[in-house]
Amino acid sequence: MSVTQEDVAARAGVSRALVSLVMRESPRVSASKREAVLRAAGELGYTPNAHAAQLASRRTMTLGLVVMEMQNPLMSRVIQAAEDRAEEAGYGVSLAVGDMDPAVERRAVNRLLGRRVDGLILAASRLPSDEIRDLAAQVPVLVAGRRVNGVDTVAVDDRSGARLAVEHLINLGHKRIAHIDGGDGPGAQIRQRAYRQTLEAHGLPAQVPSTTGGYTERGGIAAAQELLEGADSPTAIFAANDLSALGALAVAKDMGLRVPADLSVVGFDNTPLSQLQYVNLTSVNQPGPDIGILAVATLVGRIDDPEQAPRTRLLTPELRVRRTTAAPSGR
Amino acid sequence: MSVTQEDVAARAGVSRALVSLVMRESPRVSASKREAVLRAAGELGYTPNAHAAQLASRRTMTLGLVVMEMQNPLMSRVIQAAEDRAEEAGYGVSLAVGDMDPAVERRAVNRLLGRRVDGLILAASRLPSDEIRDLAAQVPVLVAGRRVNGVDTVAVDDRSGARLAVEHLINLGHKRIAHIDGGDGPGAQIRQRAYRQTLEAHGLPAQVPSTTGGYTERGGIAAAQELLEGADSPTAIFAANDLSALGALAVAKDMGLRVPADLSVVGFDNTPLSQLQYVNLTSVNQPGPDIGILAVATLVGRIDDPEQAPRTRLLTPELRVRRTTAAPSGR
DNA sequence: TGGTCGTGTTAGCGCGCTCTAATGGAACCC
DNA sequence: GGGTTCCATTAGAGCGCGCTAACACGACCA
Repeated sequence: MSVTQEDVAARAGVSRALVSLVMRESPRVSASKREAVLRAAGELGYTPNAHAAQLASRRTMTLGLVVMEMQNPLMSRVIQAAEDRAEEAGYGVSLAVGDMDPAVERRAVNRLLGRRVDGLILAASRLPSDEIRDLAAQVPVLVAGRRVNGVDTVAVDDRSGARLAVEHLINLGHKRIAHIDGGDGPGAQIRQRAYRQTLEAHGLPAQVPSTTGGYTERGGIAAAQELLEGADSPTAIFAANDLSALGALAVAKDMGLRVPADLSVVGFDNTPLSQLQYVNLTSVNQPGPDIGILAVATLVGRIDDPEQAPRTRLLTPELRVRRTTAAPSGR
Repeated sequence: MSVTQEDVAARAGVSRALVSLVMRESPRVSASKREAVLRAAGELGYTPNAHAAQLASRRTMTLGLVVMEMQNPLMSRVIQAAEDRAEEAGYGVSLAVGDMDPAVERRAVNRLLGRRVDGLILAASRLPSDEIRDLAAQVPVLVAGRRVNGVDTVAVDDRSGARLAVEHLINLGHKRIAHIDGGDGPGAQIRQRAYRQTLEAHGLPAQVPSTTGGYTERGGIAAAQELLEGADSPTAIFAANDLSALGALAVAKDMGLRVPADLSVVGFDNTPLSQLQYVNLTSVNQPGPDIGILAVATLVGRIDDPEQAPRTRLLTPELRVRRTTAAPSGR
């Protein structure tokens, strides 16, 4: 059925070991033999068996990447960048989806361990920190989008991102700035805390609806309704992410509020969504590609030198000002 | 380093073969021994080596899924559904990204072949048909979103989808219905042809701008500008996909046209984008989950019985009417 | 001519597992 | 009690490959 190195060797008239050397691009094979082997391999349609290779070499040259969902456009940019960077380093990437559920994530991780990946990237993991540390004892692990002590980490500085957003609104002259909370989503608590601290530092009141945005459009709508239908409604909203910001935009549109004249809105993540002309949402940029690149680079570094001390790398976000923010009209 | 069945067997006081039986959930193992083995495995932190298993069994119980991009929300729904369905059937899914480029796709396929996947799903593949047929001779292959003779295929009936969209606009009373073309994107030509035929059947004129939408927002903007800035501009636009429809919405918004009062817009794919409250775009639904489910089911069927004749399955799309379409105001 | 070196090639072990065939008992029957 | 059946358990071969150590052979030097 399957063509093996044995078959290729027979056809090329050499030993099996030589075929193995050619496949691994060893420099100490004569040009003539190399060519003969490659021709034979081509004629037979030989495809190296990666499983046999792993078994013999104990390496797979692949990294496992566990993400919570692929729908998330930020995540897909991380994935893309990680794959590109991994390929440069000679690694492949094995993707697994955690589906926001620790049990599913655990299964995904186990599948990857079964495949003996050389390293593991956990992006926005929902697993308990202890479990992640245990895992890191078995295999090189990198956590992205979250901080876990004792394990390599790459994350965005949510605190300074939130501060950027709020200060932008303050500088425009807004006094009543509300926040749509992200619930227990990754980074949501930090974003809310930074929002409160920044307002406090400027002597302004915080306003957070009881309804949580939960990083969803539906949540954003509910929260925005609570905010905008009350008296003394805010002139600006800082949403914990773009999706809930879009919920706020939808509510404003339905209520006949003009954006940005009557209401300013800032999102978080700078997803492709916010970049659509039709949306044009001011948003805090999550440098997705940078996260992916740095994650792979750091993990490969650990694979090469497992003894080094754990590193934490924080990326600084930037604000992308678009057309949903402006100075408040005198209401 | 790595814990093996040998180690587990030693600790549990049984033979290695019995450990193997327990791991494969064989029914003919006594409850007591099973428990002893599982306990020993747990204590040692044993993780089965999938590579060794493949080598010995010659099966991987995984399907390879090659997609062109993950950004595409339709694709991610296909992926999600495929994974779920595969899991039900006892298979895992190995994902690879083709990046719209045949060379990249070819490498992705070869990686999957190296991993000896039991079957291959090519979604929106860019490979030549001949090459796909060659591939199908080596391994069970299913093509999604495109038709290839002699190979199992799952696709959406673009023709009837486009007809649905256009007839919806005609029934609302529109006479000047334009189309934003999808260029060489998958299904774009069929959609445009069906658009023309449907209008013709109703004795109405077709109007397609020279600027192609190319399935992008930018393209949709350019095409819509060409359409709406001219005299005798359309009262309705049928865009080849949601993204270019959003481009049209952006132009309408900038020009101060009210949607749907002044302009109706229909998209294609029913992506999450169109479902946002803020967008609320009437769109033709691509049953992404159904595609994924049917693809896996058909492929598993072929794996189980490789001799069966190739099947082609066409899925019928439906129109999701939202708030971007209405009867034309008497302009 | 004999020895040393370097280069290209090969023999063969073992990676961790599955699976077939064989083994050892317990249970049962006459 | 000897034979038969049946079942849980085990021995052992082999999956395709990487890699170490050994090998052949010509070039080179003394």
